[in-house]
Amino acid sequence: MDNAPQVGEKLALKVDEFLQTGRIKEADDLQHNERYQALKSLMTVHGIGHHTAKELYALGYRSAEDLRKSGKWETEFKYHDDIQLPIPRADVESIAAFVQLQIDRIERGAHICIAGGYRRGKLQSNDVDLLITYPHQDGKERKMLRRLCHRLQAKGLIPPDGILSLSEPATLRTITENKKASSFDSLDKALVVFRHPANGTTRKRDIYRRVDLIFARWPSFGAAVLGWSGSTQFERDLRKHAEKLYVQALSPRCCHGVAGSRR
DNA sequence: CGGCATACG
DNA sequence: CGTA
DNA sequence: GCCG
Repeated sequence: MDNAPQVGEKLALKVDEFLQTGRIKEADDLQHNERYQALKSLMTVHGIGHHTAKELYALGYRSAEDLRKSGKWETEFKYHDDIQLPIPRADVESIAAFVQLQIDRIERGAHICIAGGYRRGKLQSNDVDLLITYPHQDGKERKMLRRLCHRLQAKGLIPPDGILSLSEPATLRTITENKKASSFDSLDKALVVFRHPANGTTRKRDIYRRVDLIFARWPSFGAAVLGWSGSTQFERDLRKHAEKLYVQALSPRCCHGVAGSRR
């Protein structure tokens, strides 16, 4: 029997191994690898990716704790421990409700979709991805991101240093400012630290959570939800597939009758 | 043997 | 380069 | 590592 697409000889052997033993030794070995564990720990710090992690490892750092002890990266550790805590689904929903309430106080009628790992069914999430739109009211989402962030800060739901990044309102930018005129991200997004208030019973204290706030125009909302729900690999596959269809559509035999074409 | 997803700060 |  |  032929291998499935993308599965060559080497991967087929791994599949066999898994079916035989229920494990994959190379993967297990990696999990126990000292350097791998160190890099993984270092990368839990916001702002440290694989590149910086490797540099820090070369300098002798073996964990996020090593970095904390060094005294540098002080701001990054302010919320670090809280942010590592997995978020139960009920808490994700609670956070979404808090945000919904505050949006309503600015401009009613918004619809929120909880995307990310939550939407993929994960029982616990690393962060909360909230896709927000105004159904059938294209344009009403404009300028909402900054207003929401400012309001959440004023209410103490985002600490003063809790806005990690805030994209320019995509809807207000012109395509000439972008390298690629035809494809630019139409989403306004803010990556924030959210202070999730304790409810007195299940949570004893306020916990800081990573929340992504993304506003989309209504016409793009479906695509936005899809884009923020997929795993990294799914997004790659989706885009690779789209590119393939696009190139194929441009081929001479296929592109007759397309608007703008001449024959 | 080149390319591997893409956009933004 | 890091983040999503 | 896999594809074209």
